[in-house]
Amino acid sequence: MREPSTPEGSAPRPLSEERRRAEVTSGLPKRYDPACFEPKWQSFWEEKQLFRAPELDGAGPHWTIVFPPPNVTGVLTFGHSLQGTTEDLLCRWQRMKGLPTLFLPGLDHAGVATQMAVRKDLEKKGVNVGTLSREELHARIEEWRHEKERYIRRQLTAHGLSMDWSRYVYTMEPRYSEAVRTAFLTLYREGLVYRAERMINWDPKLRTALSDLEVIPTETQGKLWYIRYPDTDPARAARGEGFVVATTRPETIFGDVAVAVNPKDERHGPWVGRKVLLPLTDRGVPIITDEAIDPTFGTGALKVTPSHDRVDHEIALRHPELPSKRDTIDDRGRLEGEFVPERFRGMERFAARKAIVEELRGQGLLVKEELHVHNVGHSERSEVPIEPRLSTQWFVDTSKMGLRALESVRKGEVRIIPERWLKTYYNFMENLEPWCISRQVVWGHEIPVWYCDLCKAHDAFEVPPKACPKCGSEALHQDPDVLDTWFSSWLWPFATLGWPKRTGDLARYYPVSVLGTGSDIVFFWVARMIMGGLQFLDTPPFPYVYLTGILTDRQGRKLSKHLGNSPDPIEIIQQWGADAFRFALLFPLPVEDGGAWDPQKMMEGSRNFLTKVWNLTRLVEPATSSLADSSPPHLEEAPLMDRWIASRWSHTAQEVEDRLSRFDLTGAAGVLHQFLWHELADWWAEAAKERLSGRAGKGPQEQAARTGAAVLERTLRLLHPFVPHISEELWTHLPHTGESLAVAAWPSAAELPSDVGAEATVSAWMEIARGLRTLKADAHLSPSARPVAFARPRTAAAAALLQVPEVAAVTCAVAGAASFQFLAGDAPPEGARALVTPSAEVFLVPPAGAAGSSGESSALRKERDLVSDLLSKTRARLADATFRGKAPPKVVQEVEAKEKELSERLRLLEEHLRAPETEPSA
RNA sequence: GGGCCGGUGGUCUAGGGGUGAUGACGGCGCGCUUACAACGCGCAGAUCGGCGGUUCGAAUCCGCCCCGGCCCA
Repeated sequence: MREPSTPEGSAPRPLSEERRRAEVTSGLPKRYDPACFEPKWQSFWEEKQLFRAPELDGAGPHWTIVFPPPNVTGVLTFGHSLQGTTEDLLCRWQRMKGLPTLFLPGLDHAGVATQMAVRKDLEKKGVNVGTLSREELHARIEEWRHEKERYIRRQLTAHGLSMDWSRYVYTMEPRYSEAVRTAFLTLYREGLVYRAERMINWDPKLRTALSDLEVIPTETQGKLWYIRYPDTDPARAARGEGFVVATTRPETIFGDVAVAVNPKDERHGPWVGRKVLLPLTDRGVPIITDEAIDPTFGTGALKVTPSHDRVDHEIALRHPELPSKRDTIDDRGRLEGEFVPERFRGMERFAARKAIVEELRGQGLLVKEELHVHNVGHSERSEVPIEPRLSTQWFVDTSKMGLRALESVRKGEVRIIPERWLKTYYNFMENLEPWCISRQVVWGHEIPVWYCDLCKAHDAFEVPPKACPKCGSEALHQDPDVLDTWFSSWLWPFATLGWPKRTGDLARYYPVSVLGTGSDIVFFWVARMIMGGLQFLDTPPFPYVYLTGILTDRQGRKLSKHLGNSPDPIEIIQQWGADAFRFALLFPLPVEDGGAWDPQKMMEGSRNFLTKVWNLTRLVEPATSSLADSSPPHLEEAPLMDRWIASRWSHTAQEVEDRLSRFDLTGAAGVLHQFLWHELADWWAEAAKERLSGRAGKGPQEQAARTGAAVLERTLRLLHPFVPHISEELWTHLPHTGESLAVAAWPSAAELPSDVGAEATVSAWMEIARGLRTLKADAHLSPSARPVAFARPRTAAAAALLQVPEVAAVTCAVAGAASFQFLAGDAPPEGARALVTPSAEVFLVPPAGAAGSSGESSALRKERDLVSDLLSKTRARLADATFRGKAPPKVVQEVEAKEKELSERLRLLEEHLRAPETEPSA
């Protein structure tokens, strides 16, 4: 295991000269230690520029993935690791298949979030942020950016991601800003970007507008206050008459313009049309009706506050007689304005809430107060409760673009994987709201709009105008706001390739081949990119969206920097190696709680697998040193096991290819894991060991070496996209051609022959070998005991084994027996324990006097009970006339064959149970 | 309020009409057998959330219910 080294995360450590020499002379080190070669290969790939996408002109075959740009706010999390790994896998796979491949890295300036982070950082350092000018703040953010950028790049490299750093893009660099400006201007000229006063989400702490997506509904324990709005008639009011309204936000009361009830609500019928007094004021408000009112909530009456609630605003718009605006809360969240009584002005909203409730209580207007849990929108950035507010902002009209993006997915031009996200996508796109894109912060792309101070006209410009085109005045000022970060992100698939310029890269590498990202940003990013690609290039930006899961911690919370529950990937990589980390991400291993990430458990599993790969290579490698390449031997004449493993490899290669094509990355990893460990290592290697060692002679050794090299070298090629470093390292120790596995050819299943006969024969043999192992354990023999073994074939495949010369030796090796022989019709030897498998009867004679070798064969008895049970079930089925009548003939035949096999097997089992060999032998 | 997803051995998971339910981890037993104890071999452990239906046949399809989780209001 690697020592966790420098806390900051070490840069790739060069291999010591001593170690390098040692490796060359003595083959592979005994221990799998990723620290010894991962950094070496990362530098090698970088030096040779193997991941630099070729510069090609014109459209043509290509494979492009743009990495979802991490935010410059901090360092990468496991979520980025997962994305990077899946995308790198796809890129390495396609690169090996020979496509011009571009894996493009980048960085997002992340507007509001970054400004927040830098502010916090500066405050911690004692800088008075308030005194900094816009330019000074920009400079500070740039410093921050450079620092984070360097670390993020190191993190990505440490994963072994095959990115083309020569094409790195940062969203605030000039050419990207130009793309943002162009997008804004284009939409502005088409009237798709407009300025309007709307109800928006206001963050009173950051004092900026936010889009709907940046508002996080949070379940909050609040209260519901029942407030009596007194009758306008003072006499009645004095008697306590009035109309009771329930509200969660009493502090907005001064902004009320009406009280609304549902028109169908009979309880309130008599009140409709009358006026009540607004508490704590001398103003009256009418009681109106509106369909939107839920009669079951509170008293069934809602106070209408058009400036501070979305629903209320809409109600007010439906009732033209009411004012649709009455601001009583300012941009800092304080009560202000002519409608607020003097004594409350300047109060912060929650303090005001308290004060108002107290005063209502004092005046006897507070009828009751109950606890109430509800969802309150909180700012994703500052986490304070959002204040809905009427404000003039810039919006994107998404109605037409949204429809087009919806159609594109409906038509299958863009496929979403896994498909279940389709419905979520549809649901969202069918209910699109205008997208608020202006932010009242300083960090971000400036809005290219200028206002004339003289004639008040405004317009958008490509370059800053000298004078107002309308009145000629030179007194102009630019819009002080900046654009929502996502307004630059949605251009990512093409702005990174040079758009709006018509670059060679844009022609060649657009559209992106597959967009991989976490399912949490389907709406933020994916939906908008589809809109953007269609709007600006008339082409969907990608044919596939591959959504990865979201990693969670033990409490089921999303891993994030923010919660501090996401370890730095570099720490994991230092401890376990990049390959083990990558494999763990792709091959979900058991964990404690639901979907939770337990590093120890997951990493151990994948590290153990890689150790297996390592040691298997150590077994095969020595015998292969004289081979010039990994071309397969003449397999037609090869030993059974060699033909079998070649055939299994071929199926594995096909399966991996199929699964990768379907984006079943986990499945592909599983298939490789299964093949390498449980076929190649457990069976082939165990059987071929003797030959590989040379003890069986030169010819057999070379044969085994050729097969081993051919299969293992090709398996490493299949493995490379998953675990690039170890595969590259081991590959160089085996016969191979080419300088790097990263650019070696992806193998096709046809490279090794499939052999149905060999597979059937080996399956039968495996049953025999397993049966002998079971018998050996059943007889309480120690693994080092060497009993004598026999088998009597029951099937053609098992009988074919009689013809295989090496089968006896191989069976002995695998089952740990002294000798192995087939019995034709002969009686089983005296004192033998027996078991009946579907393919053969197997017998084991314990060595004389072996400890614990006596005793009943519980295995035989258990097998008998099981088979007898199955047989009666099978017979019951066959006895059922409806089954025979209605089931397809093929199924009936299968069941009949099964009945035959089971009854024969049962007969044999019982025969052996009666036989004397199960008696304690002397 | 609307929408989506899931519930399979102790844990995590595969399988999405054909009857011995996959695998891994953990557990138990035996072993350091010259690739690998970061390992090998064997064993135990699940009426596939509940109820009802369709079918010759249901973990798999349909309906209702219960329990988790996610998203949008």
